[in-house]
Amino acid sequence: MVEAEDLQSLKTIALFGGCRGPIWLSSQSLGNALEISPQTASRRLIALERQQFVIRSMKPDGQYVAVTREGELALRREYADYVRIFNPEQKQYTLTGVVISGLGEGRYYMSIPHYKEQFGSCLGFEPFPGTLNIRLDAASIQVRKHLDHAGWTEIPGFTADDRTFGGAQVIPCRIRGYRCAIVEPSRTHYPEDIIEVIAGCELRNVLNLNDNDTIEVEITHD
Amino acid sequence: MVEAEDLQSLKTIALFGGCRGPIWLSSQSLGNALEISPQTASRRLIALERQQFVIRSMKPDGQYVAVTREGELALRREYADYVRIFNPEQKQYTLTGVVISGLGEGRYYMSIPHYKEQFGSCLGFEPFPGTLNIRLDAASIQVRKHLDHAGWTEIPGFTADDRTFGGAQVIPCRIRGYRCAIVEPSRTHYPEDIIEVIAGCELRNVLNLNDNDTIEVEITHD
DNA sequence: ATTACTAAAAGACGAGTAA
DNA sequence: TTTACTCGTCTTTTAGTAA
Repeated sequence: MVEAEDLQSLKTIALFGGCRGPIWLSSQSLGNALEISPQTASRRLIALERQQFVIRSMKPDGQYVAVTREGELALRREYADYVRIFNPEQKQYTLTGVVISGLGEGRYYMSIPHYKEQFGSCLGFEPFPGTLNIRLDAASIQVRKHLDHAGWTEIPGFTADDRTFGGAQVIPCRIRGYRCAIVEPSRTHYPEDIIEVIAGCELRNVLNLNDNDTIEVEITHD
Repeated sequence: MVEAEDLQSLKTIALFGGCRGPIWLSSQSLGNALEISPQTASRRLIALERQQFVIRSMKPDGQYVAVTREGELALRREYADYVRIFNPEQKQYTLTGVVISGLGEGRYYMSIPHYKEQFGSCLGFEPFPGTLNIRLDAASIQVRKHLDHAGWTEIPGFTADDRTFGGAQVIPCRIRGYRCAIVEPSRTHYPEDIIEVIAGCELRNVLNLNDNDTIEVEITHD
């Protein structure tokens, strides 16, 4: 849980454009925006940096501050809450893209028993050992951002055989009526135009899909 | 400015459904959700009530809490901030509705010099003394809620001739390319399916509009 | 102008308690 | 069980200061 004050500060930095790149921000300017003293603003910035929500580069005449990926995630979680408050309507998002070949990574991960169990228990089907990779079109990349992290289930990482396996997040979806789910690693950066879909069967076979076929992925968000 | 903790508490209550009606909420349950002690949760609730963000009715076995209009506005302001962060104004909203006859109130207000000046200075055109009233269709009522209060400009109220004139808020828009603006009173409750549009000319004449004509209002949010 | 420390003042926290 | 008070403790704030 992120502290309320930290979130407030982070949001203000984001409003100043901190998500798009480093911005000049003095303790005083932040203090003015938040109606707090520059001393407190300074401390808030230090706290945010300690939690890795922002990175700072100090200059003699001030500092440049940028919101990190971590910080943006925290803000998106908050945003998702507000979306849930004000848009209780079952919004159905549709992502469109073309089937592409993956690097076989998905197959590897889905063959690990621990992941298989975890995904199975939270999705209600035993995942086929392999993923369908889809390259989203430009509009769908935007839509996907709106998915935020509402409805995503977190699968924690684990250690086995002297190797650490990172966490992942998953959200249920449907392709041509088939129940499946979008999976992505939690921590590492992932290209925003690619999604990986798992299902209880081999979608390529069942739906007769080939590379470059256009398909729609429906997220009912329920 | 709403305190960060108060906003956090208010948001949690809203997530529990507090915007849709009174919900049962003990200090303990709120405390659990916020990871604070029941004592502090109790104090938070008292603070929210004092600021009129919630109303409470005490029962022997707990209390029923509902978010007030005031509280919902505070949350919508916050929501609007997040929208601004993550949807950098590419979004163009379109409201659809039919032209209706107003009660002549708009004409009255737009004839008052003070309003005329205020609107003129923040919109960039001298408003024609009269408003075009539009009844929104069901979908547009929802879209309109999404406008929240981002991009609205506040026109403060004033007193003249022993009469107080309330504040208003205004957001620029376009109808068939013509620059205009949606106006509504700030404080008083206003029907959610009606909007009043002002422009630099008489839209009814210029666009040859009659009652029950369907028109589109575009908000570019810029 | 900055940042960020120290130290005193202010305020928030939660245990205990009464109703 | 509740709510909400008091009270001791601890945290946070801001003024003052140094760099």
